[in-house]
Amino acid sequence: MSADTRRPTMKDVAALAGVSLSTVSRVVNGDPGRPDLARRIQDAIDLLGYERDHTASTLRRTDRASASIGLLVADVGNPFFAAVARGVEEIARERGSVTMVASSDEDPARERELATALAARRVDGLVVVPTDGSPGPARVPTVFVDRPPRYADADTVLTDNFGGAVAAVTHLRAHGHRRIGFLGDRSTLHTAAERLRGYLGSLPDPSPARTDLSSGRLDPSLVRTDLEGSAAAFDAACALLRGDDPPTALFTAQNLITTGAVRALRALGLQHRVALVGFDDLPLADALDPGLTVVAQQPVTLGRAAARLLFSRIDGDRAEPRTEVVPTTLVVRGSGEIAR
Amino acid sequence: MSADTRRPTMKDVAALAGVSLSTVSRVVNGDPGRPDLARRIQDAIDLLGYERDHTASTLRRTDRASASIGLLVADVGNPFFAAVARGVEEIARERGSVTMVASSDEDPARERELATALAARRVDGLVVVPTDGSPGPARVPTVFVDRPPRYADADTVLTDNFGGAVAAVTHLRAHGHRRIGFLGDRSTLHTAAERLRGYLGSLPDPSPARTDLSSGRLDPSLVRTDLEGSAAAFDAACALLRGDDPPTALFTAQNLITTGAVRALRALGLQHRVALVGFDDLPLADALDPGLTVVAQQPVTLGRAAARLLFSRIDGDRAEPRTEVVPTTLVVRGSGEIAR
DNA sequence: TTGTAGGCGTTATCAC
DNA sequence: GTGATAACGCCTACAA
Repeated sequence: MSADTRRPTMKDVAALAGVSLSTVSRVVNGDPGRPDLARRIQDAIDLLGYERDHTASTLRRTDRASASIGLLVADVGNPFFAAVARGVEEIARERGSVTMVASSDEDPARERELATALAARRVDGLVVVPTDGSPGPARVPTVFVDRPPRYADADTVLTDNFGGAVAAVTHLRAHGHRRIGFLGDRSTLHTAAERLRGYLGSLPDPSPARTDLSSGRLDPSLVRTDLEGSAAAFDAACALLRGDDPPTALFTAQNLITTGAVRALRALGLQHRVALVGFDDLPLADALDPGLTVVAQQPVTLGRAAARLLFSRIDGDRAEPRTEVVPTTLVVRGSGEIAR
Repeated sequence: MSADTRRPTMKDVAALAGVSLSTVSRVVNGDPGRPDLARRIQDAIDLLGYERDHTASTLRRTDRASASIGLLVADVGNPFFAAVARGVEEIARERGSVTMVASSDEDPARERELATALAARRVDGLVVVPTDGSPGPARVPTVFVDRPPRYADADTVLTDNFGGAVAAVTHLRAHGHRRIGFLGDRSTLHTAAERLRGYLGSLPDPSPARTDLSSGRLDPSLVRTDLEGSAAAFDAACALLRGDDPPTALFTAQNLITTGAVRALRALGLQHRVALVGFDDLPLADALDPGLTVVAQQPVTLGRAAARLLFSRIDGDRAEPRTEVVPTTLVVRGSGEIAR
């Protein structure tokens, strides 16, 4: 009979307080009960350092709520998704829920596997940044964030990618630019596609970039897509700027691509001659010379909205799936205001 | 008798396969058993879409392992901690564990509360970035990361803050600097204190900043601590650089402080005259003019090491608590190589 | 109001 | 090998 440091259970508390198990359960769950008993029970709890086993409680309880949710992002290490995670966690904590975070690394197989692992832990719901080949939602309430799911009509919270791109290009046009280059990442990504759409939609009808639009082709001297990472963006930007009749302004549609373009402009000594507006904000953007004008997203807001929507579903909201759109903000710092 | 979409249980599988509950359990847990039965059970599982309830399994199993760990950081939204989280999650996933992430916001009360919440979910262990007033470890295996715990001899994984600071100052001294300013954050933070110690230790004995060292006071025209945020750092840097006999170089001991100093140097037009080395790397650091020389940390490595240590404890490692130190790297980009 | 008993979904210990 | 049975820690009718 070892005096092992077993965690105390309700049974231990009941024994010490000289009451029955169910009385302890009720008191622990907020039922006042007889004051003297409640007091004895509380004393026993303090003495033993008892803490309720939340998992066992979930198993038996009628609502079966685990007070935990899952968050599936491409990569928590990415500052953008980290900010989304922060927003989700904030709302979850308000609700007394904890958040299990997992990174899919944009791999659909891993995404499915992780969703299953989270479901097996009986999370009450899931917030998901879907990968390209995302499967349908699991058997648990799911809200998609940052990108819409591919094959399902489901709750979704998105950034206004189209509107942000329009704002960026309109801003550049207002400063006299007519030849505006576009650099974007994987065009299969919803975000990238929307930003390109916004760019194209903001150009005047007889624009070179739009010439072949009806034929599905884009002017490669102005538009470059499917750039993966900042090195690729650097090369593409250099090529664009060194070409014949180069653009007088650039719209870079993603984080790392903006970084690559900034480096390219500096490498060519053009940072004060060619205008630049990037999508998504960066630390130090204001310390550059010139300061970097960006269309800022609100990732924390994105996460909060997704979590709120999820909890409303968990609470039983049975309305039609809905999509919320979070606006962007144009942050003017210099690079976007270079006139033609 | 509603045909509700209840989750199928082992009982359902057993009934459909025409075997007993225990046989299903054994097969699900990898016992081969009789091939024909195993096959029938697998078919039933597929047909019903059965998935084992991991929480119930944990409750009953002898080792009581939940295959989940908790991660308690100051703020997941902070890119540094996000990278730590990524490292932790990576190792956890290798082990089939999920990671519950929570942000303490540097509040000891919240830290305690969250640790309790995670323990109540029966995590197998905890990785913690302790706040100032961190309590002792909970009743679950705990590894501290980034900062040591205050009142306990426990497993810890730290960045080589002292060594990194020494490297930074030595680098500046090698470029001829003798009056090197120090800007740091909350001195109650272990990281900040260590970096200051490294700075002071790298100065020659009769250095102005060390003059009053024995008396515990530091030359305020060279050393500024307890700066919270980049705005405060901006002000402090301006004050230092505008003073009599200003420093010819700066060592900024933290992320946001570096940002503030970069802005200050630019505001004063001194970015090409005063050298600067920052602690911790920043995106776009290479796109600045001059490029920003930094002592880079390895947050992902930090997280991985902490998680590995934790799992070795979970696996029963009973050796003395140990401390691991992760080295830094000096990344040379220009700002630190400005000669006096 | 309190105690008793049954069960949530699973695993472990037995007989068989 | 398989199957009945008793737990794991807790909640919740129901009876007292």
